[in-house]
Amino acid sequence: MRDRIVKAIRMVPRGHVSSYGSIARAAGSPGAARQVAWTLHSSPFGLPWHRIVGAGGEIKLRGDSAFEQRLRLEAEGVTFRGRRVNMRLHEFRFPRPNKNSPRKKVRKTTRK
DNA sequence: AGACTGACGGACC
DNA sequence: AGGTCCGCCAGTC
Repeated sequence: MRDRIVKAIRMVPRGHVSSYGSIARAAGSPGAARQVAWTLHSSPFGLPWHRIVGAGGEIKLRGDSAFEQRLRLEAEGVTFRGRRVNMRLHEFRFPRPNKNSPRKKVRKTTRK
């Protein structure tokens, strides 16, 4: 599965970013956002790890790494809005394996 | 096997 | 904007 995640990540074009959740779905495992992060962290495969941010473009990294990621992204032309990325301009949408692309999740949990 | 943990996400408060 | 909770998945202890 790491393979699919990696593949998904590699399709994020330069200057764009994506979220863990999106990657997870693109990899075929919706809900495995954590796994994506984990995999990313354990695969220094020369992956564009800096292009992966949290939901809403938030950088969920810790201190130092977060800073580096931000620099890298800015170097690719990604702009920031405070501590998060301008998703409106840089979010990369993966082609849905299915039907149209209504919206991401179909709001479910009517509350836990 | 069970519990904890992590670069998460989304809903609530 | 910030904090809490529950749900997810895989790796470690």
